[in-house]
Amino acid sequence: MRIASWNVNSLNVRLPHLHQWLADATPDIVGLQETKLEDPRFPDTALLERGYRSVFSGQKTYNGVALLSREPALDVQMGIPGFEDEQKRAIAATVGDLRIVNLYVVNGQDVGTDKYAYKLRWLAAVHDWLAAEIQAHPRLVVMGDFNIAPDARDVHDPEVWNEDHILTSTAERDALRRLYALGLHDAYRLHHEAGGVFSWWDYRQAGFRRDRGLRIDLTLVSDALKPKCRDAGIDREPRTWERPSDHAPAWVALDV
DNA sequence: ATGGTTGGTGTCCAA
Repeated sequence: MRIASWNVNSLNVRLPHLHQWLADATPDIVGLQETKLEDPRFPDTALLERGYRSVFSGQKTYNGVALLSREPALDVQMGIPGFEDEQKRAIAATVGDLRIVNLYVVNGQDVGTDKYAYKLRWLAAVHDWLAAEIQAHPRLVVMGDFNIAPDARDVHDPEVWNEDHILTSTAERDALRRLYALGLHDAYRLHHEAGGVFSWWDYRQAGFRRDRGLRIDLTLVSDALKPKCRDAGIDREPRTWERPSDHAPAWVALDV
């Protein structure tokens, strides 16, 4: 079973990329972020023709998340239960005997801004949700664009991306560690120790060509799934294609 | 640090 997370930065623009990548990588479950599509415009028919069912929660212009799966997605949850949020950033479903949560974590703009405060509130709500979710569903996968680089190995320049910088600040990394404390593990780090492997590169300043990136697209697996996690990685190839998303797909392989 | 690039049904905002 292969599960992947990809921030497509407009599914309208990136649908050909998604089709190509599904054909190349043949994942079983995919979480998408930044679809930027209202639900009536979601390309569920085209995806079904390629063997993927979809559930989605979108809006115009910003945000939007979806789950694609070969098997049916059941008990679908849109948004964080009990957390009022106009922004469509979370969707969860049960596929087979796995509970899958797909998140588009708030970017936060800059440390100290209103958006940063919203990011920390949002992450606190996610924590409480996942605490309940892992009790109800011990076989839990939490994937998404976390907009947090876990540690210094996950940034191209730790002097710039430091404890006071957005995406790497102490409060953001503490929020991620609180998720780990629920019994969730960064699947990539179960298999790879080295730094310098990234999932996002800024469009500006030739960020990808210079490999000036961050690893902010993560998949967390629960204690129960940890022994079944075989490998994880990031597929850089779609980032080399014409008119790419600024993110690459991050995948995990599970022996389930 | 700053500026720079991309997407959106836009002409500034978000990333």
